[in-house]
Amino acid sequence: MTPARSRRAGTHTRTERGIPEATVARLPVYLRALTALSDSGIATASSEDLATAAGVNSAKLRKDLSYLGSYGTRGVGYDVEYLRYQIAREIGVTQDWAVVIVGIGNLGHALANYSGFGTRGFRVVALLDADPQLVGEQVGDLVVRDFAELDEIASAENVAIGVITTPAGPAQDVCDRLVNAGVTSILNFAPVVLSVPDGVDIRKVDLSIELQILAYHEQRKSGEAAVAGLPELSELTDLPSVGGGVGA
Amino acid sequence: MTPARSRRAGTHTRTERGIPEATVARLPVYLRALTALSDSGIATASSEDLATAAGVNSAKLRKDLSYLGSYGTRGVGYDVEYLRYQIAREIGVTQDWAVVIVGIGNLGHALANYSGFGTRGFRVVALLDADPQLVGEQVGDLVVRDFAELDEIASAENVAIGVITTPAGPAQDVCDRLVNAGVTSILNFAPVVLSVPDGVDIRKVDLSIELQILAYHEQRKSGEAAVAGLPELSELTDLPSVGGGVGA
DNA sequence: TCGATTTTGTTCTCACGTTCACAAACTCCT
DNA sequence: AGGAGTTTGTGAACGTGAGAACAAAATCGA
Repeated sequence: MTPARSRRAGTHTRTERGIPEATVARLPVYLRALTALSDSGIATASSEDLATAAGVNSAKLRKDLSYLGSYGTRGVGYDVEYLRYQIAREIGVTQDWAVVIVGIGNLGHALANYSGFGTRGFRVVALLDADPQLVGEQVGDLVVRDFAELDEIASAENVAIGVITTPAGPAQDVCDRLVNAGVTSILNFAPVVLSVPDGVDIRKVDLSIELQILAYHEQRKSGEAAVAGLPELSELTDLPSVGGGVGA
Repeated sequence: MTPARSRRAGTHTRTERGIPEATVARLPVYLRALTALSDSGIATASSEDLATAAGVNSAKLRKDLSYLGSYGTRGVGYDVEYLRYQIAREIGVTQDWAVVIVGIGNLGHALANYSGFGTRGFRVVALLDADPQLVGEQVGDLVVRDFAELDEIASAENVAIGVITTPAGPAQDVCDRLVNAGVTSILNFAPVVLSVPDGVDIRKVDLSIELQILAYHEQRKSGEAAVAGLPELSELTDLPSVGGGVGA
């Protein structure tokens, strides 16, 4: 009896195709944990084992997995290989996704050399930059190509995912052109808020924001002593002189 | 953190010094938006303007700001400079935070050269690596130093924040040593779940996970046609043969 | 076969986060 | 001065997520 098929017999609105976003964000973590267990030669794991490996609590893990189906065995646990495949399939990494990276500066170089891509369902098909000085440079086993070639590359390789590693300035323009070329998922490393049409997913990775969040908590750990004695507002303490107009 | 705190006060508990985590994560975005407005010479902005610039809706922005205090003027809006300072102070970026980067590979190089550090309250005081071949290399205006020097650097420079850009393997060990050296906030780029003692904050940036989240949504956009016809489970369709033991 | 044991899948409850909607507070114009 | 127009700050409703707890389902031993 393959448990993978019949999902229709739910008791209460199984929400056939609706996995909570918070759960989706954790599935890759579970996938990684399962891969690690598999590499260690472990064939079966309980929700407790998995949860520990993934850094969550077991109740949450079980609930997350229950959205995918009933892949465990009560009294036993989860078969590592089987569950790994199911999660990989649900996420979509059993197929290969073509990825382009735009902006081959320091970060673009680093990502281009990142080995984690190929091994997990993603294939970098092009490195693009608008700077003629960079075009032609060999990075890893790819050559940097001109950003103007985006359209042909995108349609030839069926590129769905684009990574933006340009500075903030050109990011929105790059984004627009990616969308125009048919890219419908964007991972943005540039420190700007990009706007995209409906149907395009965007995720943001921002070093500066992460550090500031840490700083906030760090400041509170440093005790309120320092915080209490920081009144050096200079001219800013004055009430705002309302005057200037507001741009759109 | 401290699990037993008196949370059972009033109906809604003002929580004098407790800004919701979701709000904290957005404050840096507002800060950036305000800086952009300021650079454009705009002196006053409404919640609507700010919300647009930050990519959120205005009600959320107003509620977020209300946790900091009452810094706006009804009928007018917010004074850009004034609010910018208040948010910067609340986050803690009016002071300088010393940062060490551990693991000077591709990504470490990229971060070391990232200009966004200095401009926003963070100062990279050391680049560390355990590889003797890297030690001594000049990166930006710093020289890579031996990871063994961590303790003296940390105490000399009062380092509170560490960035881990090593491979997955050594990451936990590096993390332990950072904590041991007095670092209480860690930004982890290595693809592993790090465990830290109470009182240490950790945030994770994971390219692979972000891509997988995008892939999940991409797969669903591609229509269920492709999904319906993917039954190539090979040997995995067999019921799991329960047998192997489970490691801790 | 039957009971003891293990572990999943799910229900229930509470906390957190988002959005709506509106009174309060301010400016501007007559 | 007073009314019209703006925009903030916040109370209330709603939705999502987390965790505790437990019934259901499986294995194992006698």
